[in-house]
Amino acid sequence: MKQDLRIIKTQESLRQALLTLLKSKPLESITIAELCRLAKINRGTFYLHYRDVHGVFKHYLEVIVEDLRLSYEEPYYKTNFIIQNIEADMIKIFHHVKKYQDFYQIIFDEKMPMMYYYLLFDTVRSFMKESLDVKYLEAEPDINIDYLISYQTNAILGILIEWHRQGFKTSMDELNEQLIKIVSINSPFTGK
Amino acid sequence: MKQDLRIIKTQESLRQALLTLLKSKPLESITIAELCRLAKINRGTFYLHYRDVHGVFKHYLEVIVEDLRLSYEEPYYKTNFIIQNIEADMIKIFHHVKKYQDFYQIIFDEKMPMMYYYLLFDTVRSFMKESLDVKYLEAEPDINIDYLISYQTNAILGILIEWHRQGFKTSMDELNEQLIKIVSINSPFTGK
DNA sequence: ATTTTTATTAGACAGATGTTCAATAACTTT
DNA sequence: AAAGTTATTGAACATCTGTCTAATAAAAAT
Repeated sequence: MKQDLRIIKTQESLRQALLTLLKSKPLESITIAELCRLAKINRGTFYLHYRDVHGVFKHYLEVIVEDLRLSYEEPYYKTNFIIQNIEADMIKIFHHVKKYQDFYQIIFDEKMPMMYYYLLFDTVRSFMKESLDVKYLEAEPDINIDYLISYQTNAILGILIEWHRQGFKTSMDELNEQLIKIVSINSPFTGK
Repeated sequence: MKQDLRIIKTQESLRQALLTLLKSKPLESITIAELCRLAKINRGTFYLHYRDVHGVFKHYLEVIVEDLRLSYEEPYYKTNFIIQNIEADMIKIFHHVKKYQDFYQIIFDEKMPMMYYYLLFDTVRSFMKESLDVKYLEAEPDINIDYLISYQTNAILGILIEWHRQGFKTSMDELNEQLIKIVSINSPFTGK
């Protein structure tokens, strides 16, 4: 059986209406009623598809995060110097956030629910898991991989938080330079 | 002039009512109307003090975070091995989160706004700044301290996120052990 | 103790929320 | 093209939101 065209039409109308409204007002001030009026969708119909306005917005982030995942799966020349590999990986994340800057501006806002942050977190975390699994399992047998990966993942997101707080004004080249320096200080805690 | 007693009474009633309601239902489902009915406060009065239910809840986190700040300012014996110093610092954070586990369970929830996370982030970040400022400024002159500190701060919060996701079931001793191992792998990226 | 200041109140308002219902329109299947 | 299925609609409901009045009560200042 086919996917009902009415469902597709309804959801697309709502998404389009949200995009339009986002150009003139912040997400938090957009009501379900307003969205439905603009999309010419009955308000009762809205609840058959989404629970709240965030439900509609989340769809965009899923598309955006899927784009990040695809870019990450692009092969690149792996060197023997692992630090250069992670540079290539992280550059992709920075490039991605810059590309969708308008969305990440919203996502990192104080009023946004943690769910968006966690969606990004889980995506980056899966990259981290892929690239780090092997090395450490042998080096440190008693280490809990989950804590290690969450630690490393969130460290990278810490740079994105800082980037957001500075209004994304730091250039990507500068950002990469900083990342290389930060990770090359070995552990931030061993004190050199 | 004195602080008006009526204001104190109103705000305390609302906070007490919130605590009571939190025992039986999640924060997101608590309405302003319900809170005011229980606190025996006119709904119009509510808006003279807070914008929404989060405004009332935020007061608790501020008290809790203040407790963290105080515990951090307790002096401890500083060794020459910096890794042992950070162990002592981080142990305090873990202990603090465990102490207020019920609140942090809420704060890390998907539906909670980022503001609570940022409040914790800024607090831990100020600790990081104090303990790291000196060492790195000389070692790496071109490094942007803001990015470095946000990176390190969020790495620690990554452990808390993982702890939360596992329902805080990991013991504090185990958590500390893991932290020591993670930071002793030098940089996660240098590949050993 | 009296005056002055100000926080709280009740009531009302338009609009939003979340849910339910039977009727209808739009789509899929045969 | 007709029959069967299901998404959408409009209407109604109680409740919540945010804001605003004028009246009142409670506090601070004199």
